[in-house]
Amino acid sequence: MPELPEVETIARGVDARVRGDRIVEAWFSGYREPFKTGAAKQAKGLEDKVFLAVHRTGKHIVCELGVGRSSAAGSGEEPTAQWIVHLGMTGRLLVTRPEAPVEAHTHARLRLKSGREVRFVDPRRFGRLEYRELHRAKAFAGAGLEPLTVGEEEFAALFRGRTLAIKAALLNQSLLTGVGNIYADESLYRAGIRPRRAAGRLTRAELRRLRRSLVEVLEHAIRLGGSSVSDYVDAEGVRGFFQLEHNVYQRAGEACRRCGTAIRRIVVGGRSTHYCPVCQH
DNA sequence: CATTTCACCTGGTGGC
DNA sequence: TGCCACCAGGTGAAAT
Repeated sequence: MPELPEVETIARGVDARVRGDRIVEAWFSGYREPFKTGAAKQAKGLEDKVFLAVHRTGKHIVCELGVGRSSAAGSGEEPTAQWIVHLGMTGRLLVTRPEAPVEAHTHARLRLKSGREVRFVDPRRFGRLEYRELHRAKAFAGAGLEPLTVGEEEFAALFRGRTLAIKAALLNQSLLTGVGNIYADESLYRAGIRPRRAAGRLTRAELRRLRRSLVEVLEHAIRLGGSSVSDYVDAEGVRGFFQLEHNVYQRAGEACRRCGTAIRRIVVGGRSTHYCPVCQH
């Protein structure tokens, strides 16, 4: 489901609701070992930990956990563990009242001292949960570079010599982390670049435009709370509004907002791809 | 190695 | 109403 702006929105929402709160009890469905860390081990590790902070890395939500001994919980305490949540296509991380009805496909429930509950719901089960003890493992870091902070030079270097389509390159999480299908299409439209162009053949000017467009599109989407085409709901249960401003994504056959030409849908790297044949070259 | 394809899942939609 | 094909914001393993 969610790409960088949605994950950022969710992480901020969850952070605001759970920071300083203590996990009293953790429950996991046992549908398989869905998680990078086994359910029993994960539950055991999470219980009695305090949420120090929740933030985003790429498309991952990273919860920093500690023992909570500081007088003011969450103020400067060093995390001893991390709970890492990837939402896959349909995952949601909700903070609810405990009496809220438990939805189908709820795979994790963390009961908090405040009485609230954190729930992970994921019908398609593409999501992943991981628990890390920081004295045993390194802190989580995405494989690729963060699109919001990558420099012009580093950005250009990612694509040098590559023959694959620029759209496929944008989706490769080991190059850039956080870009998914919506924002790849939207940023290529904004930059005026066709999705099938070979990544290594883009000119310096095009690479400059692409990086700038990507940052602008992502930041604008974050301001609007992300996109909700079908089932994205943020931590507060409020839907994002960026989908109202999509220029090409899921607009096949509709008029380009700039030139009026019908938006085309093609498949690139196995993913549905949308572009304007006149505005993009 | 780089690149492409496909399996992993459930649910919604639209055609017949 | 039912059945079926196709689609979906992601990834990682297998094939090429």
